[in-house]
Amino acid sequence: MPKGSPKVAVDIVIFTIDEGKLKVILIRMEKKPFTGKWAFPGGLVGFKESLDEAARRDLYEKTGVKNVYLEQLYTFGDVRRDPFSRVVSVAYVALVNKNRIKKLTTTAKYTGIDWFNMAKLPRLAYDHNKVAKYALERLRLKLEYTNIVFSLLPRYFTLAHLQEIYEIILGKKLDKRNFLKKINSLNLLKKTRKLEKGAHRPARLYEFRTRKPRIIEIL
Amino acid sequence: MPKGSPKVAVDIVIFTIDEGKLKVILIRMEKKPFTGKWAFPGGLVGFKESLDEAARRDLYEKTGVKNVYLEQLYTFGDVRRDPFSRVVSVAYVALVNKNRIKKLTTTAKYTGIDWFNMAKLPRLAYDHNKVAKYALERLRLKLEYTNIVFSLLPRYFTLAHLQEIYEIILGKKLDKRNFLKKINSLNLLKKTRKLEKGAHRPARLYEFRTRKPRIIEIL
DNA sequence: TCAAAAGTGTTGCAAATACACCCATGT
DNA sequence: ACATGGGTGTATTTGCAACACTTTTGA
Repeated sequence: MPKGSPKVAVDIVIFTIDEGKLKVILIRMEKKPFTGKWAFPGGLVGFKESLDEAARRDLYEKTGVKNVYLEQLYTFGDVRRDPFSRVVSVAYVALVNKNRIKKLTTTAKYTGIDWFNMAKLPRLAYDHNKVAKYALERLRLKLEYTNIVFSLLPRYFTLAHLQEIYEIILGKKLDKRNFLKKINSLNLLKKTRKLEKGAHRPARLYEFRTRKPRIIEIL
Repeated sequence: MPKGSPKVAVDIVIFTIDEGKLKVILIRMEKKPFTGKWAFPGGLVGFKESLDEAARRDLYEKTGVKNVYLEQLYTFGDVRRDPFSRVVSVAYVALVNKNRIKKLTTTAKYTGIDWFNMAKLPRLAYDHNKVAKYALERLRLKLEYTNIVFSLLPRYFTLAHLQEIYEIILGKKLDKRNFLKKINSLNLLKKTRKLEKGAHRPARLYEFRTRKPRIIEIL
């Protein structure tokens, strides 16, 4: 029977694309029994803030960015997930463009904060490896039927760049022509007149028609 | 900044099919300002029970059934969703076969409990109309790519009955032949030798190969 | 002129849809 | 015999996957 109430926290899986990898932010824990272990950033939810607000606040504190794509993932509530106190954690997924983040900062309770390659995560504190798994699954699914990928891109980008992000996240190669066909059929992009100069033939730059999250109509 | 912690509750949207309608259980609230208003059943999460356990416990208290399909839906955490105290609510969806439920019981705090037609819900307490919307969306989606419909059916059933449930939930008519083709291709059902006697040509009874939830392979 | 990435269409296959008649039974 | 729901197959369309060569530029 209920007695006392669990605490409520948020944890955020902050994805970005960097150096051709899908990366996430982790913080290093100080307190036992997770000393030295890494975990997703997060913290307790304040009495006067909604879950979304708590997540945005924490995201801002750690990365200094606002106006980020943020979505609730799942709520983890096993009794022993935190060995010290009963904490129910509402996990969020955020997508940010790496360029927008100047510096990662953390609070005194933690001894480090850094980007990690999602494909090679260490063993994390709490149940955060499970959180990671859910988050990646969700990201992959949503990539297919929403336009959220815009959050990971600068304003102007080439088709190759866009495709590369899909390939990194989905973990497989895509066919250039089929990819273009799909993207075109969704009507998300606007051709610009700009070109990206490089060592070789210049690539046309595109931008999103709109940079608000939306579900892509399936018909 | 955080001060104090929100309480944690679960709310359960308990779906069933009855009289050709999709129905849910609602309870009538006594305390102000929701006196007389209906809401989904639920309650605070105990210190020593997981979220899933809390949901199952409440489901059992209200309906007397165990071993029910139950799935976490979404966590609602707006500051003012409960005007009296700060409560974060983890919503669940449950699917039950109406026949398994003998009697609905509620605690002293509430003045009623009953089944309501999902298509004609009254204005509910809290943010429960939003919960209802999410739940229906989820149910419709999951129906398409899982076998969870078994939870709503008795052990033996006819194809017409199965199709009817899909039609009720999806809110549209399906083609009998195409429906059969789809169901067959998923290989979920076993023909039995039983027949359902009725006023006319007897219908063959089917059963599920397995009554455990599973994702239907898309390929 | 060569190297490197950009850009561009067609074909085949599989899955989804549309569609209508005969069958078995109880009355 | 007839009324009622049960049971069954084909043709078309549509979306997805496979596949290779030409173009443009900088060095």
